Amino acid sequence: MKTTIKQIAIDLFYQKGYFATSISEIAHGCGIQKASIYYHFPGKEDLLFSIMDATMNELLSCLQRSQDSAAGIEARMRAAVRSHVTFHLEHQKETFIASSELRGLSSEHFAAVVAQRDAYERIFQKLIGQGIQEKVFADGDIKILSYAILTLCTAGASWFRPDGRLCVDAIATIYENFILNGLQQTLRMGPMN
Amino acid sequence: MKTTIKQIAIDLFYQKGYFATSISEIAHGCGIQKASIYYHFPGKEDLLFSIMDATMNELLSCLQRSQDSAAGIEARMRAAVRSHVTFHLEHQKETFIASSELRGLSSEHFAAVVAQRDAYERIFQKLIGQGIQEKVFADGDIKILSYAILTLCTAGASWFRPDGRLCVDAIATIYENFILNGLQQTLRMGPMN
DNA sequence: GAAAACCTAACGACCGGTCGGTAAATTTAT
DNA sequence: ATAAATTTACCGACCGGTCGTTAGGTTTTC
Repeated sequence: MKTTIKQIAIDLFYQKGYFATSISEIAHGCGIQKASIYYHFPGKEDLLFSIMDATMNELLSCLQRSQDSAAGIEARMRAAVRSHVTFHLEHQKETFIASSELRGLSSEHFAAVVAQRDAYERIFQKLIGQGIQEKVFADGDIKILSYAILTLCTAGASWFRPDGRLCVDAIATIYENFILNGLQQTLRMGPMN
Repeated sequence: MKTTIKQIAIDLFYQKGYFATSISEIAHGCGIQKASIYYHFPGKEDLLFSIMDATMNELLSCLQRSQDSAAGIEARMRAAVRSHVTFHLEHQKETFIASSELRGLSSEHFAAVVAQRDAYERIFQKLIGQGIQEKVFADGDIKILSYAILTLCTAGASWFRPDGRLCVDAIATIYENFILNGLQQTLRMGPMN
């Protein structure tokens, strides 16, 4: 039942937003009374945090796994971007909640999720920095570029429709090429390779 | 006072979110009683719509103005991106609200704002399509690319700090180059120009 | 003196959360 | 093996508080 509550909450938080979703709505979706929710979760905010925390953990471990099988900075960045895009599209609801409902968290839980997010961002920033150092990527502001890359894909989760025209893989490919080209801008000026 | 209410509401909606902001908080920020808000606005939702509607109108006219002084598809796209980024950073609060609080609108107002957003998107899609046709941009999915470009800059409004390390113009330049390089991907494969 | 701007006071609805209680399942003791 | 004790999972009723909104009276402005 605990997992059912979590799933229903994900659906409703995604659909209506955290503040606009009431405990009784979640309970109704589970077929139980709202008091019963409090047997499984201490409160509404803990339910939200539980969703976010699990999502961020999965997101991070997914990224780390993607780096295992990639050699070279370009391949690693491509793998990272593809992992990021794919995860966000395949876990659309959870990642949307995780990126848009931070305000619903208590300050302690907020800090915890932000710490996870920062650790995630740092991996990308390290890749960008290394790519610039190796002259594979054009020189540029690492933080701004990392924000650009990450928000680009995060935002993808807000318009993506699973039954839409393009599948996850196709979108991942488009984004992968778009971003890699954005990063490798010096190559435009150089000779053919 | 009507403009004061609007400005305070923008500040609070940006800071705490629409649902988490109460009418009495807005009134308190204005130095009046909450009942007095209803002399100026029919209700809370109308206040939100009023903010969004004005923002979308300004955003659109700003984009149109940017196109007047640009000749050629690349220059037009650069001008469009720069207009988009600049507006979002200079009207950070309003654009953040306009892109994140759509769920707070009634269905009629929702449709109105979405229509404005769609008209705005269509301008970018037309530019991309024309650029592809003229072989200035690489072939690609127009809708996906337009979403990528727009959300990229929209998301910029969520992390930008006016007193931060980089000024609006610097960020606009980074984004402009990043996006244009992402679009012109075929040039990578070609000879020097 | 009239219209505009604002006030006090209150309403009904709903919210997150708590309470005492209960039926069924599980564990423990004999 | 079986009776007692405990835990699990849930319910219905309710509480204090807040919300958006309204009615009606009062002050300010021109």
